[in-house]
Amino acid sequence: MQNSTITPQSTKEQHIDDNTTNEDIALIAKALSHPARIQIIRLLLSKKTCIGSDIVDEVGLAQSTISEHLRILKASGIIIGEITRPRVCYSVNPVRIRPFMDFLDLILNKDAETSNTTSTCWVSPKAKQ
Amino acid sequence: MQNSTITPQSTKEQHIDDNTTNEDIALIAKALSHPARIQIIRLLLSKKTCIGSDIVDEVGLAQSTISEHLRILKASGIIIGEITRPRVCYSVNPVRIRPFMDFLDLILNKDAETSNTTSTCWVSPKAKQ
DNA sequence: ATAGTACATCGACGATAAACGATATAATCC
DNA sequence: GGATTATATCGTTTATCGTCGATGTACTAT
Repeated sequence: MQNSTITPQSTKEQHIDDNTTNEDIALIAKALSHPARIQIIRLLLSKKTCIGSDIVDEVGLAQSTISEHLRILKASGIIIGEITRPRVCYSVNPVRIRPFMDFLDLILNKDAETSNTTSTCWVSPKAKQ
Repeated sequence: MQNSTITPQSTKEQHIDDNTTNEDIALIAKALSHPARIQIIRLLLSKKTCIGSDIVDEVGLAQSTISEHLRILKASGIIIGEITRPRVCYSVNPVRIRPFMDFLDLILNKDAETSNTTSTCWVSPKAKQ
């Protein structure tokens, strides 16, 4: 079932679709918040796909620890594990990154938008008095 | 004050340099890994800048908790706090987001690159035998 | 000088995360 | 069947995170 873009602010193509919740963004960020997991992603990108035991050798942590990192990445949807017993071939799934990228784009675009306005500090009426 | 910021577009086919460490990426991600902090960033983006007490009212957590979240965001460089005693005006600093974006771009670009190749699973010579 | 405002810091606590070794599962090879 | 390989899960320990109330600091206004 597709929603049909009847959002109140209808056509404003600069405004990136902003319906991703704070929790969704934070969950993706949390999956990316460990150096070993970044290393794993970079490894997968460099080889396109890779089995777990090679990741263990490359990263140098215990097999159970790597398995846990892979589980976290898999749970977030950032990577996919294709089972070909007894191996699992992992690869990066860029789809889940998109909404996160869109959020970061908001930050960078806001920068350009702000550069020609005086950036005065907004203060609520309540706090001003 | 026309600052010469690089326009966010047109970074499609240029080769992104990859010298950011896994730790750097993970630290930025960690700063973004909590819903309250995403909410704070969105709030700052919507108002361009904002004082802390208004953030407390908006988010609905204790003042000390918000202060801690602001400290984490400030420590990561994602936001800047301009002190005008007794207030602090917070605003988003997009500069620190850039290397993080570049990393995510690697993921998305790799996707396009992979789409016309057979994504076979890479297996180390050692594991193959 | 006193009171009020805005923010930071401290200490405590429960919850979650990270790491490991040991063990379990499931397929393959001999 | 028994050994090997690849991965997942369990249990435990240690570290970090998130939250709060209480308190401290620094400026402003009366």
